[in-house]
Amino acid sequence: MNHTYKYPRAALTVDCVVFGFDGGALQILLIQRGLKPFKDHWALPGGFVQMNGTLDEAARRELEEETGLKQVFLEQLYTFSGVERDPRERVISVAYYALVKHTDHVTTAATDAADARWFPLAEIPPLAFDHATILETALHRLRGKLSYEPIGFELLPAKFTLTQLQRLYEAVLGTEIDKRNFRKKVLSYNLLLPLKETRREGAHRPAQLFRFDPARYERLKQKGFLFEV
Amino acid sequence: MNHTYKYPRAALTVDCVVFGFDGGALQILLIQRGLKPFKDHWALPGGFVQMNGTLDEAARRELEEETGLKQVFLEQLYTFSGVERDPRERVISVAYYALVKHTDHVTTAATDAADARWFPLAEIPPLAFDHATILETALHRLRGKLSYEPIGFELLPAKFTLTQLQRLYEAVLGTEIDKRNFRKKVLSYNLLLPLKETRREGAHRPAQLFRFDPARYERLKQKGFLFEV
DNA sequence: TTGACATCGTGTATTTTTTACACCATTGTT
DNA sequence: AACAATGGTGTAAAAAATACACGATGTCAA
Repeated sequence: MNHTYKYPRAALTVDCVVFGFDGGALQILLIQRGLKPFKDHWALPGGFVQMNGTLDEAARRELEEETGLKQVFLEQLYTFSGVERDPRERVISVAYYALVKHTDHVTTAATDAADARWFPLAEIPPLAFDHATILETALHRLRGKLSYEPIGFELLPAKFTLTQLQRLYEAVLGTEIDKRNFRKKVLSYNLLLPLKETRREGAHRPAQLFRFDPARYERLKQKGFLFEV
Repeated sequence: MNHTYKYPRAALTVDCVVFGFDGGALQILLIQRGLKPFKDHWALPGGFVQMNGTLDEAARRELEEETGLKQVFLEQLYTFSGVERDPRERVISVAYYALVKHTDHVTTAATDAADARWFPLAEIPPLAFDHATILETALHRLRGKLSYEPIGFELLPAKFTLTQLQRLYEAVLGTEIDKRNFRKKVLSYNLLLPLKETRREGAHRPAQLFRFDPARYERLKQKGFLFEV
């Protein structure tokens, strides 16, 4: 059952840069390719787009098929159209980036994602196609976005400590942040609700747990509020 | 000469949101459609993508064909993939936005752009397809970007006064800005070179002309400099 | 039980940045 | 010569960002 058009058409793919955070370093989820081209190379999860549904839906579908991840933060990044980016034929790729609570993936790894693996940012292997460029673009976007929208919480468990949050910012932005100033600032927005729980871990004082209040953020955003760190 | 594929493929278009500035209001360049669907409606310049070349090249080509504009600031915006966005068939559109020195267009209007017209932002007519959404997205991007990258100069003549620049910021951002604070700030970056010319116009003191120094900006950008207004 | 250890949690003084604000200067016109 | 219209400039007050150190609270081992 073939499909015929008057003019040639490029094939369309979606590719996803999936970010995770293990408490220390920013991580990227990669898939080892089983097929040519770039067989056995690591690559971003993604694949050819079916014609039904939007690209967002296609990206979510691919992500679930290849990594088992569902219900993640997902946002379109950029559309890559270099003529030689796929050796087979003309392929245009709409790239997305996703933010994942690191714990979410381990549990679902049993599904179909046997060949999926997290890589710390500093240890990314050579990637298939132009995926290194896509990753770089995504990283740039994440760094920019983290500074003025509260998306960092997407990378943390629902309950987290301020130190965890600070480590995340430090890992993504690649800077050191002063503890007292950081806490003063993020608490000043009143977007973090202190819980009645603490996180006990190791031989030291337990840390207060917080959760992010997305509803309150939406209300503030309407009024032109900016979350800046 | 038809083209046949194993799986169905969406058609690809590029659409351009072209911004201009007439000294008072932000303007958008629209094309009146000569063909169905949406015949006689106003629409963003754009069209179907040939398979040779990148999307950036396709956008530039369409822009020149439909409006006569060449060598403009052009940047990819977002890829729109709503299932019903084109009534004929499945069409995915990669949108771009362009910043144009308003004077550039008038001169070239004689080419092929008889049915192209500038509309002030406040007087945009109903648009074909989902072009209203695309325009809104572009506007949002322009507002964001103007505040932290010096792209406003793309909308002004090469030589401009500080008042012109301020009017531009006010028009795009929709705010009033204090004259002295604005000048202090933009001059503090040393990115505006005062010329030995003034702009004489009307019965009042002539204004100093400046030009933007893109080379210096590139150097500063390397060092992590941020242009904020 | 007590002391060592490791992280948690907090406040203030200084510097920098942002904001608010008003008048003289220069040109063309009458 | 006076007027009309926009150009160009500085300072004081408020707000935000930065730098910085130590007691608190838990676990664990001796």
